[in-house]
Amino acid sequence: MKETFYVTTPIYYVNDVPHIGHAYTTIACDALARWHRMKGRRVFFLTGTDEHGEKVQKTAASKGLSPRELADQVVANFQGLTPALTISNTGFIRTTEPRHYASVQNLFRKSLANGDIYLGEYEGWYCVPDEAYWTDLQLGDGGNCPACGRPVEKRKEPSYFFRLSKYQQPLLEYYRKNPGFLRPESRRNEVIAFVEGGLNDLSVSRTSLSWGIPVPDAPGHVIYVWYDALTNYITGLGYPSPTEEFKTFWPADVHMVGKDILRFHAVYWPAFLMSAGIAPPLGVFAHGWWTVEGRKMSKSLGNVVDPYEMVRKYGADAFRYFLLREVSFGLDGDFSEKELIKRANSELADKLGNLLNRSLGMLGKYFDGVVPAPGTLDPADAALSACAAGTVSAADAAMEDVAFHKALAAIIELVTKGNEYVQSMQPWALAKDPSLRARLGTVLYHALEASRVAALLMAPFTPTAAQKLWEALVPGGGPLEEARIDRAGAWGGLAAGAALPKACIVFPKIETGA
RNA sequence: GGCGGUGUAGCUCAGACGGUUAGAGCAUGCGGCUCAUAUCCGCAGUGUCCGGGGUUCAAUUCCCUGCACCGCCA
Repeated sequence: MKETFYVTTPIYYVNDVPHIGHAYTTIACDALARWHRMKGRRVFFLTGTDEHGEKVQKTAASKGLSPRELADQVVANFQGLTPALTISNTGFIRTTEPRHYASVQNLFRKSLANGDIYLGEYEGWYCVPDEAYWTDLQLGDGGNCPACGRPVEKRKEPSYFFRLSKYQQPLLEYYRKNPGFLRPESRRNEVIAFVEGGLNDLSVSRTSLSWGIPVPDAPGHVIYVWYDALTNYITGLGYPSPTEEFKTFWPADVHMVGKDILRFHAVYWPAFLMSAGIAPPLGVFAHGWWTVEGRKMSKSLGNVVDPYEMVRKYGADAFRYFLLREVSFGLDGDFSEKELIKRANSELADKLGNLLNRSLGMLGKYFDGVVPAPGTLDPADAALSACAAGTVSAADAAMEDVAFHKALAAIIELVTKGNEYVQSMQPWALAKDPSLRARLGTVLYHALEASRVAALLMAPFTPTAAQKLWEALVPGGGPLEEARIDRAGAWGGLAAGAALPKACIVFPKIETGA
C-alpha cells in the first residue's frame, strides 16, 4: 500500500462568496483525506485561496482598499469553512503569500531556461471599460463585450507564452500510461479528444495587469491566471525548497476539481510540471455540479446555497452526508432541503442512530449497560459478522475508486442488516426467558458490534456524530480519526465487560416545521 | 458542424460477453413487532427495458437507422 496521500481542492477565488460548490469539493476532499488517514497513510490535504487578478483589484478599488487589504478581509470567508464543515485540511495557501511568489517565479524560470517560455504578443478583443480580453468565441454573435455589452476593440500586448504545443505527445503518452489519471472515465475521453485536436501555446503573462506575481526580470509583466493558480499545489508543500513534505507527498494523488476547470488541471498543469522537470500529479477527479430545487444556481435567481446557513440549520454532519450520499460522485445532482432532511432522518436517525440506540436501550435494561461476552454463534450471527466484513472491504474499494455514494450505500446496507437482525432475533422476547440469557447477550453483542463497525466507517463522512457513536460504544476509545479501519473494523472489537450508556442520540430528527 | 455519451418501474438509477418470472432505493398500498429518536421489519405491486429495421432458434441486451436529451470541441 502506498504510504502517503496528497489531496487538494482548487484554490477558491476570493472575490466569490462561498457556496455549495466550494463546500462540495472541500467536503469530498475531506472525506477522502480522513478515509486514507484511517487506513494508516500519512495524509496532506491542501486548500486555499486565489487572490490575484483583475476582479479582486477592481473590487478593492471600489471599496477604497488595496487588493491585499481586501483579500485579507474576505479570505476569512473561506478559512471559516474549515471549522464550519469540520474539515481536516493540513494546509491553507493564499496566492499572495511570499512563499507562493517564490514558487511561481522559480517554476517560471525553469521553463524559461529550457526554452519552453518565450516572449510573444497576445492579441484579443479588448473591452476598455472592463479592462478584459475576450476571444472570438466569447464575443458570440453580437460582437460586443459579453460582460457589459459595450463595443470591444482589437488589441495587442506583449506576453510570455508557454510552449504548450510541444507537450501534446508527452501528455497523450502520460494519459495512456496512467489510465487512472483522469476520472471519471467520460471526462478522460473528452480531455484526450481535446489534446488530440492540437494545442496552442498559452499566454502566461500580461502587461495590462498589475495585481499579480511579477514575471522575473521582466518589468511590467505579471504572471497570468492559471500559471499562478495551479502552482499553489506545489507551493503548499514547500516548493521550491526541497522540504521533507515536498519529497514525501509530491506528486499529488488527487486534485479534486469541478468539471469546469478540468482542462486546466489535466492539460496545462502536467505540461507546466513536465517542462520544469517535476513529476505530474497522479490523479485529477472532476466532480459534477449541483442544481438547487431543480434549477441552475445563480445570483440572479437568488437561490445560491450558503454552506454556513446549511450548517446552522442542519449541522455539518447531515449536510456532508447528503452531498456525498445523494448522487453518484462525478455526476450532477440536485440539492433540495427537503431531500436532505429525508436522507438525514431516514438513514442517519432512523436507521443508523436507531440501531445503536435500541441496542443500548436493551443493554441497559437487560444487562445494566455492561457488554456481555458473546456465546455460541447462530448462522444469523455469523451472517451479520460476514456482512460487516464485506462492508468494510466494499467501502474501501469504493473509496479507492472515489465513489462516496457507493461507500455510504454499503454502510447503510450493513445498518439495515443490523436492524433486520434485531428484528428477527427479538431480544425483547428472549429477555422474558431467563434460560435464554446467554443467547440474549450474544444477540445484543452482535447488534452493538454492527453499530460499532458502522460508526467507524462513518467517521470520514460524519466526523462529529461518528465520534459520539464511537465514544458510546468504545469507552476511552479516543479520537476515531486515530482508529485504523483494518484493525478496528475487524469483528469482535467490542469489549465484553465495558459499561455503556443506556441511550445515545447522535442524530436528532430534523423537524420539517410543517 | 465534428467527436462522445445517455434514453430501463411515478422518481433516481443498477443490470444482462443475447436465453427461463428485468432489479435496488425512494414514493404508494397492506401487514407484523414493540427494544428504540412515532423508530424498525415483512409483503405487494406496476414496466411496449425510446421508435423502426437487421443478424439470430432467441434481442431490452449485438449491428444499422430515426428521434430526444446531455457533454466536449469548433
